[in-house]
Amino acid sequence: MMSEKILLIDGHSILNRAFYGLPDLTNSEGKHTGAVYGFLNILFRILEEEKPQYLAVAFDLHAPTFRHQMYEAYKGTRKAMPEELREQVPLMKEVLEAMEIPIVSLEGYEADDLLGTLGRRSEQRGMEVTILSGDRDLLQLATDHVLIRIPKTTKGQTVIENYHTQEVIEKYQLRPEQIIDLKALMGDSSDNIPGIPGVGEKTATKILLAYENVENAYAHVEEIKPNKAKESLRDHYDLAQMSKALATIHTDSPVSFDYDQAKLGELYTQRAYEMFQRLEFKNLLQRFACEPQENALEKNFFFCEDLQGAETIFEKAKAQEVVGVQIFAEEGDLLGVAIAVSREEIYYVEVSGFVSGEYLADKLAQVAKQTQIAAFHVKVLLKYVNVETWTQTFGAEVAAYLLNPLKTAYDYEDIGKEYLGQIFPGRQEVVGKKGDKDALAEKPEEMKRLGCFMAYVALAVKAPLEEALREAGMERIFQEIEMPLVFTLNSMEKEGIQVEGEALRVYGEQLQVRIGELEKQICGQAGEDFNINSPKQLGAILFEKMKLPGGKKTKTGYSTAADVLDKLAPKHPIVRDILEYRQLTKLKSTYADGLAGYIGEDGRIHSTFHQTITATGRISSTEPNLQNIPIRMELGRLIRKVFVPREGCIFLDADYSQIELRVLAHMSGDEKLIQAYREAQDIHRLTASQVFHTPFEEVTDLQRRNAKAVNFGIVYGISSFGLSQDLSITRKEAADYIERYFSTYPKIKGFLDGLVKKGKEDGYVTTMFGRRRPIPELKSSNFMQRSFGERIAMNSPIQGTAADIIKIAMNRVYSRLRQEGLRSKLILQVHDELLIETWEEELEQVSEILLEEMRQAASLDVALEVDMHTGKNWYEAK
DNA sequence: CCATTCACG
DNA sequence: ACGTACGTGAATGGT
Repeated sequence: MMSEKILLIDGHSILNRAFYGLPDLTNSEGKHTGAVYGFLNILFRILEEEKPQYLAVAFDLHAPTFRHQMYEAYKGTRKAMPEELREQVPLMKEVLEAMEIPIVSLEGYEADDLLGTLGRRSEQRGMEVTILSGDRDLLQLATDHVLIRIPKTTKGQTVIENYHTQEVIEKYQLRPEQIIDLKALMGDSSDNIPGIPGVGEKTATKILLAYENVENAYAHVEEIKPNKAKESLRDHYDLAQMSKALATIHTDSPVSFDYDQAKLGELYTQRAYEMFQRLEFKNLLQRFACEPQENALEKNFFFCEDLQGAETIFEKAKAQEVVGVQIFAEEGDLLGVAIAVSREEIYYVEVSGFVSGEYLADKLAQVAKQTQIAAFHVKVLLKYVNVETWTQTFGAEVAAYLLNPLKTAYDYEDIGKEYLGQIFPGRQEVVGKKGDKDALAEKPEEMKRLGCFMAYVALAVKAPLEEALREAGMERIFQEIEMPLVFTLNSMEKEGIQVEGEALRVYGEQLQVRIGELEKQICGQAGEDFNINSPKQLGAILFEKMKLPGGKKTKTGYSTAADVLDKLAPKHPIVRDILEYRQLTKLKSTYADGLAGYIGEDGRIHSTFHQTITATGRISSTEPNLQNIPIRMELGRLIRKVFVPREGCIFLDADYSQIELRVLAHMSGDEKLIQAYREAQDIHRLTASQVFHTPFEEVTDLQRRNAKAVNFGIVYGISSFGLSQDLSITRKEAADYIERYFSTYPKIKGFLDGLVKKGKEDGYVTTMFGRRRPIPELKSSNFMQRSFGERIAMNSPIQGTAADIIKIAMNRVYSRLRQEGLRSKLILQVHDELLIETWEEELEQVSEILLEEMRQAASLDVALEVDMHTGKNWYEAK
């Protein structure tokens, strides 16, 4: 008969591993659950692999152990646990209890000792033992019948290392019990076990290979090489002995253990089911027999790999009004397509034989001519499938973003759960972080199934999302702004912008010359070489070694941010050099070197524009970010010269003049500010003249600068503290400016207060076009959080309305360029600026279109003024 | 993986 | 009294 098996788990260690190795989760009550979830996932996985008859989990208690009495500093082992993890410990125990899994703890002993003891006892009873822990200390327990399993997470994949005696020897060249001696010599910082100085893993292993253990090594201490180790062991033998005692796991702890209780029973109890529901462990719920199985839907999944079948499927699709689609693709190649023809018929067509990627793309394009395609990521779909117009698509991700722009991701399973009330398998859980190609190669069946789920949800979620948009009054913003924008952005990404790589390289080299000089100068003045890029090291040099004034400012130490250094500049010439060094290294790493890495084979940079990232409705840009190319400093601004139009083209650049302030004027309805805009060519000067009761011509530069700062402050959600910081004035003076501003433009204050009030009542604020921004911070009992919420309430409608306006302009410009048969292309948007690569012969017509569509994108009580320039590079076009 | 810093609107 | 201006993304260092 096969011997029985027991699984022993190191509770804290596995919980820790799950906490740090996996993204944290919170359920809708805000409870942190990620570590518990990770623990359970590992538990179920091991149970399936090992099929043990017995199971127990060991936990440390808070009480001090014999190790504490032995060694004063032995306390770091339970070092500061983050609150998010700490609160999951009792939760974990509760879950284990609900699953009727025994928890073993014993005052005065660590979990290690209990695992060692139970492991040895079980082995003596003739059992096979598996110990699961994240802690390599446990390796000392390995025998031919005691298996130590250590899970490791790399890139979201959990791989488990297995150690019987033999594997320990292979990995460490040492027998399991020698692991204790290894720790005694080299120490273990994570367990606060001191090692002997100057001996690391390499030396320790060498010593043990020669002398077996610490005691014997000491007996032959004079023979030990290298010299350093010899002396160290001679001088610190007592330390090594103590460390050995600390590292030794007890296998004879007086712990009582009832094997009958540990017998693996029905884990899936009613109580466990209720807990999993409360914790929202959707994937785990499916392990319970009582849970309705998703197979109900899966029986409608059909996998197809032949041409005949594919033809039929696409014909069926064409007969529908709308189908759900999910593609799998990578680097321009379509690998497979899932199509939900209806909720009862979901197909996955894979590339194989006569069914090529091109075929699928072509068929989908034909479908899109008559059938609307609902998909999660429409812009990605457009990279592979030519869809003529936005009316033929429904973007679930974009819809979900409008309904709640605060989420960090819009995964199909989350949207499915939220709008269908059903649980779907998450991609991350099924295949991890792999790309489509790898995932399909490694887990084809799971991926096909996943594709079908995604296509199904894309289709099924359309009606509830549309209903929610209607209720929220965001139907039009979805139909008329966001969905067309998907196509506009796709075109911009596809087009890209030409960048002169060689010029960029030369620019970088010039920077490097000066950076080298500055490095020398800075380290010379500091009197030692150090890493200037390290705020920690820099802080130590400036504020400790050189004793420059400046207190702590950040959580971690001294602040060395530019505004701090600016104030320090007069005190010592090194500060100037550091500031210059910072500026130049930034330009070199982020822009010169950074951008060069993105130049494609076509000589162009194709950034990605994100439509579902910002809380306010703005677009963002990544890989690379083309919305933060330097302009404020001349040296940085020069980078723009490497952005050039293609042969035969010229850049046409237009930006809105103070669009946010104009939006404020309009939305507040303040006649005085509106009037100011109707008259003014210099709004900041006019504001200064009105706020400070000074004739327009006599406004001083200082007054103008202050007025400009107040204008900015208003848009950001004014506070006297913020303004005082910005202008380096007292709070009182700042408060005075603000008050003068509000009495000059009386309706502004009422408008801003109204926004805050509305935000508090409704839980969200809206733009002119109905875009919403929820503000949960307004409900906070924390003053700082709540104040933040109030500023958001004042800023978001303004920033968001400006974002709406330029989006409208972009769509109109894009569609007019196409309609009028022009070859010129919109290629960049930078929040209030549009850049068009214009064919020279089209310049006049395109200029007119750009100007007209930007100005008329919205009709406000103040004009939308646009500045427009041309140039043979981006530098000149501004 | 988080904090810091800095580039833009 | 509390202690920040609003919205982003990339590079770097260090735990």
